[in-house]
Amino acid sequence: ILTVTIMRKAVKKSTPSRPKSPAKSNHKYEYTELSKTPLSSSDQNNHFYGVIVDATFPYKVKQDRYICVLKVIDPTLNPKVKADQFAQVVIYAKRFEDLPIVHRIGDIIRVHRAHVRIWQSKTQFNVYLTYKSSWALYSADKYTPLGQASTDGPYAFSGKKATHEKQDSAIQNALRKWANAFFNQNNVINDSQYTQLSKAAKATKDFDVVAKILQVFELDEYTNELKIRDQSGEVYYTLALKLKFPHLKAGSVVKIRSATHDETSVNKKVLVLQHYSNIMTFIGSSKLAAVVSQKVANERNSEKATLKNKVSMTPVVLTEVDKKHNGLTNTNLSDLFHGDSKDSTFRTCFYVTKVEPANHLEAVKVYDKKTKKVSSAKGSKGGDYIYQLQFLVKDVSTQFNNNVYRILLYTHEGLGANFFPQKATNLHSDSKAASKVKESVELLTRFNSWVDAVVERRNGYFFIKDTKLVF
DNA sequence: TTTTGGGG
Repeated sequence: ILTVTIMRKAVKKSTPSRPKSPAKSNHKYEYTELSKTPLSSSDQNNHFYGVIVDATFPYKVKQDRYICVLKVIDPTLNPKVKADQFAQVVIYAKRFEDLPIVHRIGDIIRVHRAHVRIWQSKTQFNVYLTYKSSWALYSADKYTPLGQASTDGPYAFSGKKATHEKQDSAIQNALRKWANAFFNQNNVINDSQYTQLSKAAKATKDFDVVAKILQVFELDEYTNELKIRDQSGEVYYTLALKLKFPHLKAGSVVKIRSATHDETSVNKKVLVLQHYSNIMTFIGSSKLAAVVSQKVANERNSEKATLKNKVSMTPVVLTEVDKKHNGLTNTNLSDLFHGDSKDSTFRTCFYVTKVEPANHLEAVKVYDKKTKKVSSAKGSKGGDYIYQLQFLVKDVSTQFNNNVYRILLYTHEGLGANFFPQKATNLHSDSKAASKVKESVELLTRFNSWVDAVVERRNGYFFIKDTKLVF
């Protein structure tokens, strides 16, 4: 490592003193448009900017060799100029962490000192990070894929630092503008480039998918299970490691690069991903993402089928949170109860081990707004009916400790008033309503039943809000 | 003064 650092320093130090030709521009880097890259094999010093339309996850090909393969376009080389046009970028590195992780389609990559050639009748850039090449990723959106406000600089880059000349700002602004207009006016990813989920089971090799994430379920400490659906209407599930794909949220539209149908899964349809598979969101201006997002609604047939069985063999999320909380990431119970966050609103997912009070007829109480007193509805003659229940809950972050965690459904101030399908009423006198509440409580405490909820912290307690049961 | 993979 020390040797590499010294060598890098030596290279950088020598650069400014290199004599410049007065005939050339005073930029250090001359960026070439993708369609104008000189293709003489001797040209091994190409600098370019491109808008990313596809990327593998960085992956290992052999001992000491990792690669990442991208497809890029620009105003001179794109599917609108000519069908199926892009340049391929193959980046080679000795270490996984030297390669770019592309979470989003539409973002911008800058590459210095790439080798270029034609491969399968397309321009191919070879980027050797072990030699002199470098890359930098720039956001084409207001926020980076991980939700931070975008700045002038790159949000990721190879090496110790990324250069920034005056011209970089101008090039990036122009390309950002072009990318947003292009994604807004074109699908960019054509129908022929991905497979409808309804045809996934019949595919003979790996395929790509464009779909909406309906649900992100935390399977364990490391793994999320995504529930996805596309315009064909088919629902699939797939495992996505949290560490690889920290940017995924319910409601997002994604492109999955390289998936296969799982022949071994019988309870539900599952996609299998490989180490090189990637799950990418789209920049906000994307027309394709907007259309898919709007056209694909939630669907719960597989959950309904699971709940009809005596025992749920797979986890079923029983609830839906208001879509205004789509951007709210999950906080596990351990962080919720033991963490030091100063926030007041959280999203959390848990299973219910017990509901208190145990007598479901006492789930609804009478609330006196003036005195703020709560009393049993038994024998009462009207008044304000409210739910007042405590859920004893657990999740994967807390299942091995002995603590009991309580999440409250107290609707006296309106929070959680729509949680149960049954409106709060006197359960002692309304047997129909009582049996509906009993049914809901049984569903909540059933094995493999989960609650995805938004909770608000008040005086150290967590109250459910903006969440409703959908079964 | 580097690479041999790329839909893996």
